[in-house]
Amino acid sequence: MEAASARTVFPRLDESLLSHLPPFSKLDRRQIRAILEQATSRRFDSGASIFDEGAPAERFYMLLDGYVRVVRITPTGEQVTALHIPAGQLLGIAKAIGKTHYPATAMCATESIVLSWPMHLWDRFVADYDGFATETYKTVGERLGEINNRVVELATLQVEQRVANALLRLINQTGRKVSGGIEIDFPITRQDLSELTATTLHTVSRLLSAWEKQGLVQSKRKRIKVCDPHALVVLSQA
Amino acid sequence: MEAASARTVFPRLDESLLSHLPPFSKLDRRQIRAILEQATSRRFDSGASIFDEGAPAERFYMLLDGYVRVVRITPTGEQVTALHIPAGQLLGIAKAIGKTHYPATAMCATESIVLSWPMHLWDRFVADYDGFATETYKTVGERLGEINNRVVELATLQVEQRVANALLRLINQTGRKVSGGIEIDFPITRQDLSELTATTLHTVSRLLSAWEKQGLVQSKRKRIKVCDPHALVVLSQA
DNA sequence: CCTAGACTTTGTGCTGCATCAAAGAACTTC
DNA sequence: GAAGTTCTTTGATGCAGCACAAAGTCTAGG
Repeated sequence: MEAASARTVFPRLDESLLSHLPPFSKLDRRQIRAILEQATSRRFDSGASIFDEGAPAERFYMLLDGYVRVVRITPTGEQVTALHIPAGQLLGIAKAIGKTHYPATAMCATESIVLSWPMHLWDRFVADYDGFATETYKTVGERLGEINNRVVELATLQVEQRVANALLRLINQTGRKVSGGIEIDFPITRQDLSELTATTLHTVSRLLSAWEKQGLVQSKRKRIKVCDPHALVVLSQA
Repeated sequence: MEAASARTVFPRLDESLLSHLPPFSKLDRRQIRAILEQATSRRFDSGASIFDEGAPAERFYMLLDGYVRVVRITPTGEQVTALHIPAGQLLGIAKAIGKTHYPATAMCATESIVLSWPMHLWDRFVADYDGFATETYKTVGERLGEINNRVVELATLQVEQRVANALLRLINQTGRKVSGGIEIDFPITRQDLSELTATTLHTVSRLLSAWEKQGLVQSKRKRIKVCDPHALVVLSQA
């Protein structure tokens, strides 16, 4: 399957890669230089997993480019998407929540570029780098909040509203303005959407077809463009 | 409503209250003494809220005795139970996840006793007390895992299985051995169970009635006793 | 002891969504 | 450009679980 290219340490990673990202934004060039020198850079193909649920958490990662889905697999083999991680965030930070093993699988939704560091550097990062701990805990808090919202959503909303919500969240996180609407900036199938909303791909397909007829969305294979976000908001709340 | 008795600082809180609890277990008597001297002790009636979703997070709490439900309220007024917190755990630790406001409401499922500290002491606790940070982050991790499991459960299991699972989790966390089974050690209504499993109280009532006929459980008003946990495990997986 | 309020049970119909099934469309590979 | 794979659409069917309704039962408080 050749999921990922070989690990390479680029001759010179530019400091600007990290300097504007929250966990590192308070650091000076020298510190960022030191962090980059300890990092390993790696590319993953779309569909490849960066780490797997249950595996020992040996490294932590920064997603430089791409888009990652955090999924859990049930005993019966179904996948449930817990979270989406956009570029610029840390992932695989098991250590931050007192875990020695990854609690879920990180799958690339697109081709992705990550930096990574061995987990034993975690404590040093926390101790040495101002703002690193604070910002990562903020990230943990946001993810907790997001998952929490998903529980509330699953518990109280109908399928149609959940799918509408999911689309809205996706265009907020990764929407790209294009002519006639906002497009989700990575390939996403009906199957993916159904795993995100706890329904079947059939139902998602029906909903999207109906919305397309009404002019709310447009979609080709793996591509969805939202033309009328406001109408979706209305749907998501009715 | 007179939700809670007046705040009181007990003349002498015993060190043994805290010394065996994970966040404090590495500390010596002198340190625990100092912590206790800064604490406020307070009793809450069953049904009272310790803090409310959206309120500024001014204090953090340790649940000494009782049982707390963490709930979120939807725009339409429904309640969804996100988490159950047993005695011996911290709660309201918004600061640990970079929040300035409580992300949910903490309701007492029974009469409860808590200690609390002003949030500005949080950073001092983290800095001064060995193991405090590590243990609280472990708690955060466990809660994240628990909520995550709820997402997976809601997404993949049928109502019957979810209710069976919820009962099993409850007797694991707070079961009390009684003659002929294990009883849930606090008053819980069908409504509560339905909020925990994202269904209606009617459905829960029917399920419990059916299970009672088969001898799996016994229940009176607000009391549920599980007689045959193994049968529930089977149900929860089928 | 009586009353009011909170909790629980049970019945009946209905509907939202899953499931089963099958074919069509788009992209990939050789 | 032919064959294979992956993704999408659409129809038909059935049932789990919700909504609505009404009555029964327990508890606390006067």
